[in-house]
Amino acid sequence: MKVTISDIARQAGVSKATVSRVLNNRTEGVGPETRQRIQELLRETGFQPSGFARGLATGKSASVGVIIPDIANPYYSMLVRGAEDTLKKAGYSLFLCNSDLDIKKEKEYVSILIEKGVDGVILDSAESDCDCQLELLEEAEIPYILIDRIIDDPMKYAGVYVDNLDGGRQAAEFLLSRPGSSLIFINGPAELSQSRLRQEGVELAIKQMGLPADRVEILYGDYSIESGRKLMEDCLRRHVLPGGAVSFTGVFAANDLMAFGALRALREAHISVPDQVEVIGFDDIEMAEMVDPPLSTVSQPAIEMGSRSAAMLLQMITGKRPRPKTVTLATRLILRGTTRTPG
Amino acid sequence: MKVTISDIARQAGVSKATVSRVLNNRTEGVGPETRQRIQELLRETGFQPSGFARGLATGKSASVGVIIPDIANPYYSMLVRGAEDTLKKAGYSLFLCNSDLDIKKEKEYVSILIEKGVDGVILDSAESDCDCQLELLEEAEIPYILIDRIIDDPMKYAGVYVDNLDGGRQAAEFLLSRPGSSLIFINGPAELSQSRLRQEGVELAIKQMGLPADRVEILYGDYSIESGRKLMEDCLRRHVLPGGAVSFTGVFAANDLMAFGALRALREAHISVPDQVEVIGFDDIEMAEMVDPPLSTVSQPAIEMGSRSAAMLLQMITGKRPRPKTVTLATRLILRGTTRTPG
DNA sequence: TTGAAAGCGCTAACAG
DNA sequence: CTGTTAGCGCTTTCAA
Repeated sequence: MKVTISDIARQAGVSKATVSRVLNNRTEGVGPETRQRIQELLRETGFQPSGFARGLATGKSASVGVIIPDIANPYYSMLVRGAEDTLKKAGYSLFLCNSDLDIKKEKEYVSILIEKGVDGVILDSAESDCDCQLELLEEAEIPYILIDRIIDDPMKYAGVYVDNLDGGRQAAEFLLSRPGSSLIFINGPAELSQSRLRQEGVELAIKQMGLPADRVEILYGDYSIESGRKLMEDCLRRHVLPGGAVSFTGVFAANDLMAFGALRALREAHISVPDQVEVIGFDDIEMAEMVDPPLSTVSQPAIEMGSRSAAMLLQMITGKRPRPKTVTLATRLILRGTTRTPG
Repeated sequence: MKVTISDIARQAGVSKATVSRVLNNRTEGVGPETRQRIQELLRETGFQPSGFARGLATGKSASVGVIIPDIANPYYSMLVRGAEDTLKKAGYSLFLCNSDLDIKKEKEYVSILIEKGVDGVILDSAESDCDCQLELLEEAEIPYILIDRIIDDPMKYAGVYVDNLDGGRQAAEFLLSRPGSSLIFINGPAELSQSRLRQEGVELAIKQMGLPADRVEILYGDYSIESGRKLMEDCLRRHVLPGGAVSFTGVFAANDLMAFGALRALREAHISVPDQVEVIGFDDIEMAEMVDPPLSTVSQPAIEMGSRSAAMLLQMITGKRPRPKTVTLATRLILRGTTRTPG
């Protein structure tokens, strides 16, 4: 913040305009030796252009905002990592915002990001009646990508999605394929379209298999380890029969963290996994593979979601804003130690 | 980015200066009814001030940079979360930078952050011969906080530290207190002062207990789950005796992730934890408690480190830059299922 | 190939 | 209590 473009200009005996040209690598408009001289000066003086000034003049900031529920959740960490890597490659920086799934915080962050002059935002959004955050973005004409959150008209928004419905279906189908099986589904927050879709998947499996609807009990958690544990503890209170037997055979949790919590509760109740109860999570975070028994889960390509959304956003920022596009990535059931071998 | 302070001024029939005054909540210098009128206008028009313009005029950005090795590591996620929360409360935003412990990337990021005009940076730094990132920061006169990285003169830098030496000592002492015990220490990267200190702690324990130095074998990993696993697999190749017995009794890993990896290797080799081998990690990430058996570990208050460093940084930014201060937070050995009961 | 000059939107003296 | 006037550091026509 010390040496400015004017200093360089003066020392080089040229105008600011010329310095600006070499600063921005404009091929035309600067003689080779002039360029050389200026470049040396820039180097020697350790010149750092002011982002403020540049931003004010160009209206661009080379930065984007990423709003997620909570960076402490490994799934989002990976997503953010994916985004950051591809943004960095393109010369963009990343503002990190944790919304805690709170629409108010989210709106606040959008406001702040607009003030900061971000060129775009990636939004793994809370959902609610008001889409006021989006309105702010629209008004400011800032491109944004929605992650895995459907808001009415899917063609109107750009976004990257994961096939939640099919993920839910796969898990439920596996768990319910056992004779005499019944399922506890620990879903995420009921307001999320994500949750709705996974639930639809579960219901689809039931229908396809011709099973009665009461073969599955649905609970709603908040994606934290604690909530998975609590919910499962309650559940066990209701479902453990006098002889120590359990009246359900499978647990499907809407994320791995809640699955871990459920496993913990199961373990403490001395219920054997996968012999008495099979468990499937969702996300496939790194830890899923490391616990004992390793967690079977529906994998969701977090890093790729981050990098894809960043790439799409960059395209919207630099390109002519092609029509909003939507990408849906596949989910895949990964069988590990918390499920028995199929069949 | 549409309606500006001039628009407001014109519509309110006042000067930009006046609008600026109410914008910044200056108590003096604006009549109550003028203020009222302007505030309404601001509301109605949905006015968003330009951070660029403000930054250019004031030299402040209300944003700070946070450079960490990798947000995908839960320890850093928590640290960042702690920092973000306290920064947000103070009205600051956060640029997230992943260095991968690469000094070159780190320096690059520092440069970028300076261009962005950050008011300060929190640096969980790679270490190397060159402290060139710090020089850049000094030159730009941007306050910064070092996290758990000692660079020669501790009084010269502001930082928050964790008592690594004592953490290492506690873990080693526990593991070596068993009769006939010997220890594998999976340390972090050898270049980090963090690693050196933990190693010193281990060595201190040995000395204090009057044990021969060869009771501990030291390996160096990179903090990833994979490296913990690989290292332990190699180790087992060397240390599993013909009868299936193992020639070491304890494993101390410099972070929980590597401990998980080691546990995995141990499990696959059918070595019982904690009966044959006891394991202690470092960090106490949330997952430590959830695995089976729950991981004994040296806890390190990640969230608090983040919030403390943010708070200190804010003080340096707003205050008169009091003499650089150093805070060292305690580590604590938490005994869970991967160790046997003491004694 | 270069330079002059006007601005980007806001703040901050200094006057009135 | 309010307005005037300069900038902050850079980009960008438009001329030369």
